[in-house]
Amino acid sequence: MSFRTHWADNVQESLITQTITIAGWVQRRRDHGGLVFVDVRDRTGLVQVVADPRNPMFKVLDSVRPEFVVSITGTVQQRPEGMGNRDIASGSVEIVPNLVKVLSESKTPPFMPQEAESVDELMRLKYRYLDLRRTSLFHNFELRDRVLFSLRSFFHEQGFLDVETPALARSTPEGARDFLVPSRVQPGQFYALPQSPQIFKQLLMVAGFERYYQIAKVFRDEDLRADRQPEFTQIDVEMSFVDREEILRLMEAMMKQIFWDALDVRLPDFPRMTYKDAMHQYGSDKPDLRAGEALVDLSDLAHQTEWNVLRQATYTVGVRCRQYAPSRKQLDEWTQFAKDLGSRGLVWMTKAEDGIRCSATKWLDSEFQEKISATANLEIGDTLFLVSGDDPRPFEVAGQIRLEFARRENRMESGWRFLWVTEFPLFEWSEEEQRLTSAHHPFTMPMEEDRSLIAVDPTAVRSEAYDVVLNGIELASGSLRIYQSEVQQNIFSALGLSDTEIQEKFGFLLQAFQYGAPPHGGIAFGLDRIVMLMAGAKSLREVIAFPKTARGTDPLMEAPSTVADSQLAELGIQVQGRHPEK
RNA sequence: GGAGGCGUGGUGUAGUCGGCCUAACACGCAUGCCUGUCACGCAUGAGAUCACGGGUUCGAAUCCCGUCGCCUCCGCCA
Repeated sequence: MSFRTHWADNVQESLITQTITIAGWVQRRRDHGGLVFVDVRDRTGLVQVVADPRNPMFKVLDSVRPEFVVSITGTVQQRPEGMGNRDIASGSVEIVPNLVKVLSESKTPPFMPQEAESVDELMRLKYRYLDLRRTSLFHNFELRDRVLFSLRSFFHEQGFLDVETPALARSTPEGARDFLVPSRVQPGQFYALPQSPQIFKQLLMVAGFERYYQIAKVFRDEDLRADRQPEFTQIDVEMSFVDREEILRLMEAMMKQIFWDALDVRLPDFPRMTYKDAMHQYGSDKPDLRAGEALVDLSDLAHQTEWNVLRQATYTVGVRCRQYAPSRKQLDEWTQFAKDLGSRGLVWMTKAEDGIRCSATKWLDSEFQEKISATANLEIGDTLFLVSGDDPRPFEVAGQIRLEFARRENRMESGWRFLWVTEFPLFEWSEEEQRLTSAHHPFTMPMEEDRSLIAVDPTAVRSEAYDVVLNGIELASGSLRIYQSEVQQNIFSALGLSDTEIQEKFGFLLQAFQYGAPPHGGIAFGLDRIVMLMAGAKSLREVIAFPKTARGTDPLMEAPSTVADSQLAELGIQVQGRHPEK
């Protein structure tokens, strides 16, 4: 006799009078003395088993406790009139057992899986296997599986090859902090876990693989967030002999495919926006298009006023809050919100039946207020917030106010608002290091028409880099790569790298490029983030089976941990200032 | 590195402006009763060094200092 002939959710009226076997965990026991009900849960759902004292299995069934593992053979019967349960798929029937096997007993669990949602996250991670018994959490992993299946078939059909690249690689400068792995055979030397398979996939293009993809684990030793784990999964893609349009078109097709396959959602074409427009219209390089209309640039008007604060600021940006009449207290909160973000202040303006009210009446006459109102296209009942300053602060602050307003006032639209952001800057100035750094990475192709600026005005140079944004979250980032060595040289010298440094850090790649590098480009998607958004989850922990805490620990395995001195000795490593116990 | 929130039986919380706390409630657990429940019901019971360390006080879950842990955000994450 097998452990199981049917899944819980498949126990339906069509099986009435048949003898079947189900297996799973005891979710709940309801003991009525003369009648006992047991809900058995498997990964599909619940099914009710019922027995009365005349049933030879009554005593066994009555003895089970939550989370016992059972296999139950019995007859499917219709539930009595009015006794159905609409909340479960098998709710119109139940099983009368003729064999109840307790396969495994369970201690009283620290929490019941179905109540785990309200349990402290630390507890949930420590007993992750109990947490994962929740049907709702399991559904996230089913979704993840459907997405992966869809992805692989898409790539396979499009002629992409799944190629694995090393997890033990070389530490490269730039980018995130590396996780290091000491080498035993080469004492004092270290591998680095890859932040991305970037170099390898470019080498595969030089190798003539043409179309590569990989579902790759990558590692970044930076501080964590709800949407950031130290190790996560990328859908890594690289293609040769393609231009930007072709990459964008294919990758957009891929996203549409997985939404269709995994969620039955038909996505419309993704709108495009340049980085500059994104910053000026939404104050962010990842605009959330659900949060209402764009910011309004009132700089030209602001420069005409006598009021120095506005006149001298490079930019004055407005956030339009439609049909919003904030209280005095709320206005103070908004002012504080803007200040916390680094704005020197916040001007507000509301348009009412009897005219405009404004926090800066002292400095802005009513005629000017009318002008602003007209330019911002205010209607009666609207509120406008104005932020002034020098680029890019006012846009960023206004963008944050726009988002926070939509959140606080429940104005966030629903739906999947995808967006391509293009023409990212090639370089950015690092205040910390006091030098120019690559915004994406040093192999990113500058835009043809901006190449002459590389030496004279590097931060004005735009690149062939692009992001996919969904509902204000960055899902993917990619670029065309440089394949001509003279362009690469220009970039390196703009970054202030000496020939020695270049050879030391990127020599192997540059050498490869001397043997015939095809034009190529690619992109990498954050798979976990995609699944998180598709599942409607608030944290990556909901779509990763064994995630880390915000401090990078795993409470289940208790990783990281100390290791034996002999292990360290083998590696030639001495630990400084080790915590005595832990 | 910085800011905020949280830490009280197995779980979730109340108590936190010092004494009414011999720490309350719900769920869970145990025992008993109950033949149509599905968050079953009823009764009885067990179960807490109030995160840890130090201090103030006649008296600390409660006030002060420090430490640890979890969560969120900023920095950081090409």
